[in-house]
Amino acid sequence: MLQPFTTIPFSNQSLFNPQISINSGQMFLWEKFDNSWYGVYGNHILKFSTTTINNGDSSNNNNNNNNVEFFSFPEFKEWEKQVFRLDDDIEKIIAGFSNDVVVSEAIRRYPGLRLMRQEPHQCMFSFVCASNTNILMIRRMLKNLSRKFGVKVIIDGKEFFTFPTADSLNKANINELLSCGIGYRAKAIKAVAEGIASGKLDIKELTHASYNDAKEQLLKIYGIGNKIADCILLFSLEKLESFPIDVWIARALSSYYDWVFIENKNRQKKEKKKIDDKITFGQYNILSEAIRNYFGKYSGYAQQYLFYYMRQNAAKKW
DNA sequence: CGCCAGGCAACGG
DNA sequence: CCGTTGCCTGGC
Repeated sequence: MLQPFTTIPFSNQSLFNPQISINSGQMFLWEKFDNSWYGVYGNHILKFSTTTINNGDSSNNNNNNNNVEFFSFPEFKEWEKQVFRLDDDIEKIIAGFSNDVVVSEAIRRYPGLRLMRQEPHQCMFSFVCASNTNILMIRRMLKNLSRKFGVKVIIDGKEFFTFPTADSLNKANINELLSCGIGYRAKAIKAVAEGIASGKLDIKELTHASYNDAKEQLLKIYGIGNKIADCILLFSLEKLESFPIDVWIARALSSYYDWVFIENKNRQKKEKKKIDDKITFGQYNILSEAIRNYFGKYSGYAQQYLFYYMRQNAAKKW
């Protein structure tokens, strides 16, 4: 049985709201049952539950304190610090965005949203599945892969699967991969698995490397382009300055940060690109550098708030 | 049926 | 450099 390792009061919700953080869209293998969330982190199953503690005064329903308890299997002590990046100085980071009205509004609307750290190999495989599809499909692909190549774990009577190891995916045959509904992404899964096996994708090296150096290595892998590389860098390789630009963020830039299109070179963006125009590799690099210069070393946090803001505004359901 | 969804690689100007 | 095209898959 899972034992709680940590219980924290939910009163500092404005700086840390686990549920809204999970809901940010990057956490593909998290599910909610009743008041508990369960998530796959490599070979660990993580869980947190919100509980209401009644102070005894039953006449006053408002006189309750909410707590959140964290569990894990196998034991992963204080995983919440690792996964929710609780060691980041969130107040300082937020303060750094105080001059930006859009991000400030997102922070005001969605207090407690945290950038989440993902298990690096899982993160790589997850995002190479993310090309030209939607979140529901990504979830399905990853669940299928886990069901086929992971290890079954029963927790609270519910069935979970650990995330496949790089080795198991490296050894998988192509038809097994295709049976998971990943389509042409199978080739990219293979390329990442081989990269890990060969040492070309070494987590320690990539984590230690600079943003530019690590990105250069990632871009060599078939199936990893600008956007996917930036996601991997931000969510699992400690590159907080990474600012992944997907179609949602591109819309945000087009709507609120128009100047990034102009700032550069002799880019006569008079007729600013239509909102849904795809961004070329070169344009991505230019936009990326301009916006990272603007938001600074915690650009990834700004991206996270912007992404959530755009998706909420669009009332996307995932 | 066609179109779309959190990109990418391959190829021709 | 840029723009275009095809791509697995499932939902609408």
